[in-house]
Amino acid sequence: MSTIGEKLRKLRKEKGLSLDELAKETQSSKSYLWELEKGTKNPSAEKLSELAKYFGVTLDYLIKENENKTFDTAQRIFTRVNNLSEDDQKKIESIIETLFSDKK
Amino acid sequence: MSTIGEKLRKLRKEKGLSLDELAKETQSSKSYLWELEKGTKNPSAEKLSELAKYFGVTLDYLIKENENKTFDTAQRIFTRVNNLSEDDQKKIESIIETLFSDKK
DNA sequence: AACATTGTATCTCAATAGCGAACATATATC
DNA sequence: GATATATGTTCGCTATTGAGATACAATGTT
Repeated sequence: MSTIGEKLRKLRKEKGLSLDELAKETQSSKSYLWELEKGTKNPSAEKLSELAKYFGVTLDYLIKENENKTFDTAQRIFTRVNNLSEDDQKKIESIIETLFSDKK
Repeated sequence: MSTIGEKLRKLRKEKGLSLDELAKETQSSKSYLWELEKGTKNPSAEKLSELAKYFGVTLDYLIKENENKTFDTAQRIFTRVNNLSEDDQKKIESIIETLFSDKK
């Protein structure tokens, strides 16, 4: 049970960043980031996307208010794969099938 | 090469809905949905999330303005990987990093 | 104790998100 | 083919986003 703000704060703390530092990294302002963490603002998909990208998490993970799923390996892979070309994605898919065809 | 707006329109058409109907389903107004499809507005994460949820797609899929990748591959990979052991997942992750470390 | 860094809080302000309602066009029904 | 009716398009309005400035409280550093 964690909000967007709580997740953002957690992610920021994990990286050991101050609000100022994160602001510079994500083209946001410190005051705005603080308000996001406090939960008093309703971010645009674009702004939230910049943060998600910077932290290496999915937008869907950030936006889900209820489940406090830890960001696991599968999700990191998803984010990573999702940034690759369709061709590269298909390569990965076939590698996975080759390697783990027995586990299904 | 499709924008958020193009994706939204495609999804709506696939469901055979009018702007009015979709507006009711997703707590938006039809004029606003129209503007989203036209690409002249910058939706909040919340509004876009309602649409993604209704259409059964991920927010990340909608927000990526990139190439014409269907996203299906990444989704399939995620589902597949998610069913593997943590150890296997980590193996895949490191394979991906090794293969595609040059790609951003 | 003085200083630097960070977090908390509030205010101003331009830009625009999101809505309602009017207007336009397509499609159906007679 | 005239006229309803559903659907699409445009526009003005208000509330809110998000940046920037500023102030002050904690907290640490020297």
